[in-house]
Amino acid sequence: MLSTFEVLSSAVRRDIIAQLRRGPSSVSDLNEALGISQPVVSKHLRVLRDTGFVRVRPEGQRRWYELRTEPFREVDQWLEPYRWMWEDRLDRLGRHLDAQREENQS
Amino acid sequence: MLSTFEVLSSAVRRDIIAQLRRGPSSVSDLNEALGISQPVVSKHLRVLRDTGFVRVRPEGQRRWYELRTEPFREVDQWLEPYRWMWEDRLDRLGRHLDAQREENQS
DNA sequence: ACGATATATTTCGACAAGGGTATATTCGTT
DNA sequence: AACGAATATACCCTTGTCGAAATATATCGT
Repeated sequence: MLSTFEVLSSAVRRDIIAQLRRGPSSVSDLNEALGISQPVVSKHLRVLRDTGFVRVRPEGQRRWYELRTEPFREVDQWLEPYRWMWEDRLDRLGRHLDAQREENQS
Repeated sequence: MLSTFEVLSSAVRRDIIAQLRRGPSSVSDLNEALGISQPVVSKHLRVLRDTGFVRVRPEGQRRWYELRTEPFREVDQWLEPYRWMWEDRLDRLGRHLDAQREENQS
């Protein structure tokens, strides 16, 4: 099972994700919109599904894939302790210093 | 040259980055703090340097590595068009719908 | 200049990811 | 039941990454 960042390390998968931002798509939709062969699309969607990036809703012979939010939240949370470095908000800096203190105590 | 997400896909590199969050470190610092062999540390730092995650400041025989902000901003910007999905702020949703309209026009 | 310490690079082998092609499965239609 | 469309999986091959070990480079102290 790949980690969240491993999933995002593939440009093809990021393209699929970006396309799904426009709304749910079937495999053939993605195949045509992105010019990626059907088996490759299916394989990547399998990875995206296993890692929680998408969920699938079968409707007849079509399978509609749509984005889920958890992995994005995860990236956002990972980013959190680094934000003080470039966001010049005083409260961020303050919270960072507090967190620093906590870490150094343990 | 690896892309930003490819760099972050390595758990070892994320560990190095997290350690550098505490402040600048030398190779041997990272070697001891993380239990990673010296050549491996150097090699990952090379990658992190080539991709803008860190910069190096030589001081005698030591080389101090410290974080740079650009790649983090990049991740933050990549995340931006997905934020409306889980952040329930009305302005985010509004801006998202505006952006949607723009995209569909082109 | 020499030895020691700190860091960088090279080489190698193991391993896994990615895509192409072929094939299997599933479901609707007739 | 048979066929066709949509999707999933299996297999193969190529390629790139990772870490280990060995070696090279740089800088300081003497």
